Amino acid sequence: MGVTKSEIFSESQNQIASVAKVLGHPARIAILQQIIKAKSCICGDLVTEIGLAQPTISQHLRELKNIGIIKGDIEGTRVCYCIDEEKWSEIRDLLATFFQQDICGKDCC
Amino acid sequence: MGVTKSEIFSESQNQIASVAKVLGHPARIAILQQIIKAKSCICGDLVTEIGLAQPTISQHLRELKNIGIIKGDIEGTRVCYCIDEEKWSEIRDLLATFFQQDICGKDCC
DNA sequence: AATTTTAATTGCAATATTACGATAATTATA
DNA sequence: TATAATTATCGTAATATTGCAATTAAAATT
Repeated sequence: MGVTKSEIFSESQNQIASVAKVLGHPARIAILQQIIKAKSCICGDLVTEIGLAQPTISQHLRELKNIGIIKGDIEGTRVCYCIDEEKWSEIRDLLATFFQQDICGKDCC
Repeated sequence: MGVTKSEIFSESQNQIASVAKVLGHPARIAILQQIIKAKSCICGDLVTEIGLAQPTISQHLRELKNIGIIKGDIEGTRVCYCIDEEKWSEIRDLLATFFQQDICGKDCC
């Protein structure tokens, strides 16, 4: 069917999954790294740096914006994208907490 | 097209993305949590607990096995799934390292 | 050996994702 | 105001993902 049955999972499970899903594409990882590396984070620069078409980059930027990990500031005809530090930390902690689960001795096989 | 242009990204970017992609579905998060919570990690139990059809669970288990985060031990007609502690830590560290990047002052917008 | 139990695989339908050309929208500049 | 520059949106093609019924595979039990 292609449609995820979100309703049978907990809010927390859906939240972790939806964040991970957005991180689950190399272009979006590359965009985040480029935004962090460069002080400038103009959409056009990302297009040049990453090597995907402008509409494709724009689409990935929108998905990153949807989970709030980046924000965009309109500067004339350009848009400056940057990390939302608060959300970045929130997502980092969300994943860290997931992985902090005690798995010792669960290696039963 | 639906096909990711992996060749234009670094190995590290592809690695992070492919791990995140597998974590990017609530059923797979639920499966991991259930395996950790229960000592028993029989496929059939996961079907009952999670409420998706057996082939669907089996498919998600295969994806989790593909990145090595779980392993399956055949016990007669049953299969006992469990966390691969080493790979679990490896993936935890991979994501933690990604999020450790210094973003201070990058909040330029 | 036949049956039962359990999980993997196959095949398929529905939907989602990825990528990009064309176009629209918006602001700056000539 | 017309043009240029930049980014978002629309439309579409190709591929991927999700989910399940039906079937197969393999081991245990009768």
